[in-house]
Amino acid sequence: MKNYDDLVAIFTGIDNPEEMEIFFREIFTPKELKDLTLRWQLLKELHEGRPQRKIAEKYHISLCKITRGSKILKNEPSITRAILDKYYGKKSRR
Amino acid sequence: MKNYDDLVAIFTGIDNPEEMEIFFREIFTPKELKDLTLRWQLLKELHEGRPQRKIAEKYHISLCKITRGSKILKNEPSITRAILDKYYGKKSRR
DNA sequence: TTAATTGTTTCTTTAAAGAGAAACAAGGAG
DNA sequence: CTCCTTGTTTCTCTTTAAAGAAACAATTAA
Repeated sequence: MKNYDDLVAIFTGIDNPEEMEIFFREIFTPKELKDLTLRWQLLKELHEGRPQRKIAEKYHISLCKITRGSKILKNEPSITRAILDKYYGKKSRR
Repeated sequence: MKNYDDLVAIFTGIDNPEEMEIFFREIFTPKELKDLTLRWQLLKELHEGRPQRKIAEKYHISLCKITRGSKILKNEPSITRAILDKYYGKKSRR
């Protein structure tokens, strides 16, 4: 789809963090940004090997939401896992 | 916030469209991707000067959703408007 | 200045997302 | 093997978001 491809290209083309940050606040709703940052936090903790139930009670969210995240990391290949490895250190798979 | 800044940095750091596309599908829900592409379409049409009511009936969405979009383009400075100008041609302001 | 068009905001109703609880599955430790 | 921890899925119920309609404001053209 054209719009989707355009968006991907636009995000790819922005190489300045300040610009990206403004674009984030313009193009995403406050709720989406909140969801997205929480999701990233979950992915980080899953990546570190923390049990899903611990994460669920820590953030008061339901387990089913976390299972979704864990599937991302099990994708083969998972770009997200590669990024987590790169930014926060490689972790052993489980 | 650290997670948010990290995310901005990560999106900024990806310079390959294929990688970005995979990351999109991993990190966003299907609904968010659908919402995002529709939002981009609306912004494009607003940018072209199409009346909000025309857009609303075309996509069967409510006007309040569009007004939000129009505010983005009225921001000063608006990164989104700059991007639309760059990608789809500069339009006169209204 | 008046009428028509367009933009913005608010309200109510409908639809969808998420929490909470619980059941079931899978793996590991004793 | 049995128990315990953890992961996954399903269900119901509550909360939240979006549509639809309508009112009001702003702008433009005659």
